[in-house]
Amino acid sequence: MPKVIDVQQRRTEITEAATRVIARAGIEAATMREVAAEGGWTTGVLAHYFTDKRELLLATFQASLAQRRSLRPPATASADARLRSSLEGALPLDESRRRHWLVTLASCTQASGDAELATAQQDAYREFREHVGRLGIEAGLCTESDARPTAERLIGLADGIAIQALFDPGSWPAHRQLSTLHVALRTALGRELS
Amino acid sequence: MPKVIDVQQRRTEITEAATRVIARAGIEAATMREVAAEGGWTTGVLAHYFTDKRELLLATFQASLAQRRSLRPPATASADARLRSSLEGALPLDESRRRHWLVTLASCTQASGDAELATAQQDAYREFREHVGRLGIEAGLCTESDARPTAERLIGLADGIAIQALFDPGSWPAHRQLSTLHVALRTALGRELS
Amino acid sequence: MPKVIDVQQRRTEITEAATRVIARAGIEAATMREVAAEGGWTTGVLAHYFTDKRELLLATFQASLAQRRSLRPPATASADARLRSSLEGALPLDESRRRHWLVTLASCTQASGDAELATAQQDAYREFREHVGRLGIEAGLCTESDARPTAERLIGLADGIAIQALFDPGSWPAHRQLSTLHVALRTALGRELS
Amino acid sequence: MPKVIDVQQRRTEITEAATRVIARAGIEAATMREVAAEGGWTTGVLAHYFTDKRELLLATFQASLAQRRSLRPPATASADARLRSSLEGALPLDESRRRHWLVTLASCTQASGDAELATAQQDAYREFREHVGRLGIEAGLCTESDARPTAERLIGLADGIAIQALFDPGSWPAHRQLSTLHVALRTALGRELS
DNA sequence: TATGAATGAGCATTCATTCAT
DNA sequence: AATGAATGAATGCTCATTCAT
Repeated sequence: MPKVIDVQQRRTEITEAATRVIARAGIEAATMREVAAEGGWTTGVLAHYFTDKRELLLATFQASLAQRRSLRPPATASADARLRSSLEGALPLDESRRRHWLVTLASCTQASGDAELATAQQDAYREFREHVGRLGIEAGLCTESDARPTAERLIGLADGIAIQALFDPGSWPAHRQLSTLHVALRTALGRELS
Repeated sequence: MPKVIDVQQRRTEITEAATRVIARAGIEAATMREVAAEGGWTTGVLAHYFTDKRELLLATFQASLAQRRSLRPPATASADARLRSSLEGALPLDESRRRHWLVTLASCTQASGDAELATAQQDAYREFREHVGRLGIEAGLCTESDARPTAERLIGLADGIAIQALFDPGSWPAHRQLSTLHVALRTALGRELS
Repeated sequence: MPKVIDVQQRRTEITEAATRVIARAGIEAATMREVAAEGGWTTGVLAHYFTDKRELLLATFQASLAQRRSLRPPATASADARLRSSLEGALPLDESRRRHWLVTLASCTQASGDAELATAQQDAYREFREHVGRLGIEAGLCTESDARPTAERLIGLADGIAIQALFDPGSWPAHRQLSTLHVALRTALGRELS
Repeated sequence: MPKVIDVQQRRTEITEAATRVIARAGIEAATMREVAAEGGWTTGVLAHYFTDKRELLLATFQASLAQRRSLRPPATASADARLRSSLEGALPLDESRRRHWLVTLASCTQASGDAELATAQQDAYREFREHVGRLGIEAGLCTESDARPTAERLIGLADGIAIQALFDPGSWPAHRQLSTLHVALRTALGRELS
């Protein structure tokens, strides 16, 4: 019997290597050779876990899109806390989140010519919008009927800061991103998010 | 007598062709061949106007960054009008602006590994921030001392909408982008931008 | 108690799978993967029965060369019948024989650069030539001294039809191959092969 | 203005290099790199003249198929002479003709899985058959109505010798091929081909 | 200025083969 | 005996770039 390998975990290791390469040197540098070297594998290994480069990149993009939804606080926290945490999670506060944001931006350009990727991206965005909308209702910020525009406004506040932080990292250390978000939220909501 | 060619105009035609290719099929598809074909030239032509591919891409990225500042109303308009116009100009309201946004996102990922591009990008962002700050002062929204956070807040409102519109174009026709921006501005500023 | 496997039978199954692949898609398609897939094995299985690809192909070529001699009637039949049967057996009358002919043609090109294969091929041909010569003597068509040119002439008649049938199968259904061979034999021998 | 190249001649040079490689080491050895090296070119050159490997191989196969018809005597010669010359041209009498025969055999196996090649091969065969049929009529060997079976018989005599010569070159120097063909023709036709 | 032939490195991918299990 | 993960050297092909014309 051959060695037993956790296929899903290995796939994750590979997409994380790809994420590091893309964030470090751009999409063009994300060759099969470079991704393999980043993880210390030979190129043949990648072929075991992804049928081709397109599938590897798609999985990498989806992993980065999913990242935004993965650092949520437990459902036992208050609605306010969970909402604030979700929005803060959308900021490039550390190297890991910055990397996933950069990959997400790369995927956005790529999606223009790739219908499957475009759909995956749109679905991820809409799911996040609905998640924020539900938290908005729980937090008493809106009702079912105006959940969507409220979610769009809140996501816009976070994304607007995120983009600026990505364009000019020197001007946007983590604490400025957070304090700017908090001010914007207070202004937009008329109250503090506890 | 040799043919007289407007070098700068030809360079612009080429970067526009590159912009169309990148927006249509992603950075990886932006090969010298493909850009030349997009404009109906042979690849050799590009060599006359750009020393290599890197210079061509850099010029293309800078052209897209500059686009954001290029559609401003005349200085004779009111400060309110000029401010609103600058922020609206940052939205992907039509195909051209959408293309330049996609190129800008691509350049953002690329900039991680290219110091020259990173500097160009950061400079373009800071210049835009200062421009918006000055308009904010003129419009009476802030003073010299809080011009920067005000500009950041205003730019964040526009960019936050722009990003969502790029991720899910189906949800964000031009009129929704504009009305969402106007609502956000009114809330943030406490008054209408006339 | 380990599983008992008839090694020779398994080797034959494998070369038959290789024969089907080569006849279906050409020598280039006859990869270890493809041959294994054709027989429903994993590639590792092939390694147990052939040390490498070259040995597998050599065995496949030899099996096809041997096929020509394998469908002979019992020694109890008349010399005429056995001779006719040997020559008819050299025609691509059915899918199996057509496959082995195609593999044989492939091996012929391959043999140019492979001395071992060239020798095996030449030996198979000479053995067949001697076999046909002996039958010619038995059938009273020649004597020991002119057995070789007689065998060459008879084999030439069959091979000349076979090649045309392989090049243009649509023009050469089995019954045309047989009737053409019979006419040619009658003309060449001056009598019917009963 | 760039260097002017005779495209058709260069294509021919390339297919001839491919022919030498295939005849020397088999179809599998006919890689783009090897063909380029055979002709002293870089691999990139091949890309200028053939869109891909398949097109190069198809052109090579067709060139070999055409070779059989290319060494005909002038129309001023007698019908007998032209017929004999056409049939002799189908024998692997020298290295060049031997190479083209080996390529033709390789193409035959390849044609099983390539409809376009199969058609080209069949067309070449049928054209040759009609050519030989017409010469047979001119030579008074047959009439319009039995031209085809006559041509098939004559081609079969030549191909039957050719195949044996390809399988066992040591037994078949040029003069034996020719004398065997002449004997077979005399027997089949009942007279000498002058 | 413009062409397109040529270069040769680099790409994604497939291959035969090895080997621990 | 059989598996399938891993290797690393091909493969076909595309690329940016150069250069004689």
